[in-house]
Order: sequence, then structure tokens, then C-alpha cells
Amino acid sequence: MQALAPLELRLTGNRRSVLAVLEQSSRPLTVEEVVSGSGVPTSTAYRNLAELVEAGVVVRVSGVGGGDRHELAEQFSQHHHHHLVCTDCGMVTDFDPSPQLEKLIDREVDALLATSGFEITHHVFDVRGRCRDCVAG
Amino acid sequence: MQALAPLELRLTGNRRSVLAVLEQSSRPLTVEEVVSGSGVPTSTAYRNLAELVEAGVVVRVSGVGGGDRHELAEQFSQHHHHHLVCTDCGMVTDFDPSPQLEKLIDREVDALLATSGFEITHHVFDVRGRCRDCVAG
DNA sequence: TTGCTTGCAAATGATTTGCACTGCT
DNA sequence: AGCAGTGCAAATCATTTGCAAGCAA
Repeated sequence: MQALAPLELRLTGNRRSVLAVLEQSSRPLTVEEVVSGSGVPTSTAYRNLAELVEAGVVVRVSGVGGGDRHELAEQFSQHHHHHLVCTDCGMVTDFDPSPQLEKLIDREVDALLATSGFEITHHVFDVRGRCRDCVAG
Repeated sequence: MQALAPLELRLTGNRRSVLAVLEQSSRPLTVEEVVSGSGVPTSTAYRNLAELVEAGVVVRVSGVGGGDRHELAEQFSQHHHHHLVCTDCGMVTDFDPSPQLEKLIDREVDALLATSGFEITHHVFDVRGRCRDCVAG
């Protein structure tokens, strides 16, 4: 993770820890999960995550209650993906989209770009439902 | 809006007001907007919105900070649609998806249904960027 | 009448901030 | 050295809840 160098952020031990936790996760994490996974104090975790989001290294994923979740921006993680969100417990899992769907989405986004006046940066395709555990429990 | 009859919710003046505000809006509203638009006290607005979400009449849309937004469920509003979210000011606008995209999304969702163990209820396709005002401002 | 609803104020829980201290570069 | 970064505790903000009084069915 060399991402911080070109930005105005020092690569401190705390930030290293926060990024390491996000890097090792296959799903977006809540602040609480980042704190317990990294050992970084809560207030610093909030501050670091906010800075990293601001810098574009991390993205906030809004789940369903229980606070926002965070993951590495796609350019710093392995690949483009989408989210499977449990509307019951709030758990978020990553999944890969089909190339065909992505292509069509890109086309749709281009059309919106032309008509909406929005400066479009990215898209979110979330699928929602109840996860295996919640269905069972 | 006859939606409440079959549910276990009384059609009170407050709920009527809350639903009226949502009905008249072309975009999802924050709790604060619902409160100022309906005159219903904040605590009651929160309670009503939660009940309506529970009953499936209203859906919560997670924007970008500034609290969740709410809109009528698609079966009670005009049509299926998606959201254009401004990552700067949090504004959410509705837009119509292409039928072609919807078809492909449905197919993708079917595939996930088979592999994920999730009981899938619906999908969210959001496009994010900066709105005309924020780009200008 | 009956019990769901309401409104206020107090409680909660997540997130933010002031400030003095620490440690990166 | 110099200033960004840190940690604690206090402050803030959205949201939730207890409880007595009000209203729909």
C-alpha cells in the first residue's frame, strides 16, 4: 500500500494498521470492527477513516443501520465488485458482477452523464436480502 | 393511499401526513425533511417511518451522510427506479433504468440467489457523483 | 371501551472535537 | 525543529425510549 505517498497524509503506524485491517478483509468493515481489528483508538480510527475517504483511498459503504462500513477503494483492492447486504443483521458481503452486466451498466451511466448534469464518479449495485444465518436463525 | 388497511397500522392523522409528504416528493426525504414537511413531531416521525418501513410501505435509502432518506415503496409509488446520489451535498434524485438493464439485473440476481444462500428481496442500483449545483458551486 | 398512538423530555449511542502530548519526516 | 498525528475525555448530534394523556376503531 503505497497509496499515501502522493497524498498529503503521513504513513503512520495507526494508518498502516487501519489500512492493513481493511486490506485483509473481504468485506466492508464498521468503525467498531476496524477499531477492534487494528487496536487503534476509536477517535483516531474515525479521524483516519475520514481522511482516507477524503483522500479517495477508502470508500464508505452504507449498509443497513449499525453505522457505515468502510473498504479500500477499488483501485487499491483486488477488483471491481458489488455488495450483498443483509437487511436483517447488516452484514455486507462482496460479490463479483458479470462482465455483461458491467458493460450494460457502463452504457447506462454514459447516458445519465449526458442528461443529468451530474459529474458521475461511480456506481453502486447492491443486492439486498437476508443472509444464510438470519434465514436460519 | 389505502396501504395501511391490510396491515396492523391505524391510519392516523400523523401517518397520513407523513405518507402525503413522501407521496408528493420525487425523491427520498430525510427524517428532518419529513418533519418539516408534515409538521409531525420528530419522535413520532421516527416512529412512524420505522413502522412504515417495517410494514413495507416505505423504504430506507442510504445516501451519503446526513442521515437515511425515505421514500414510498415502489409498489405504492409510480414505478421502479434508481437513484442518482450527490456525494457532495447528499441530495438524491430518482431516475428510470433501461428495461434492458433491468432484465440483465434480474438474471444476475437469480444467479446470486442460487449461490449465496441469501433470501434476496430487492436490488439497489445507485449512480454517484456530484450534482449540477455542487459542480457549479 | 381498548389499546394503539402521541408528545414531551430524558436517555442512548455513534461520531466529533478541544487540547496537550507524541512522533514522523 | 516543526507540525501532522494522537489519545483521552468532554461535547455534540441523530435517533430511541419511558410514560402519561389522546384518539382511532
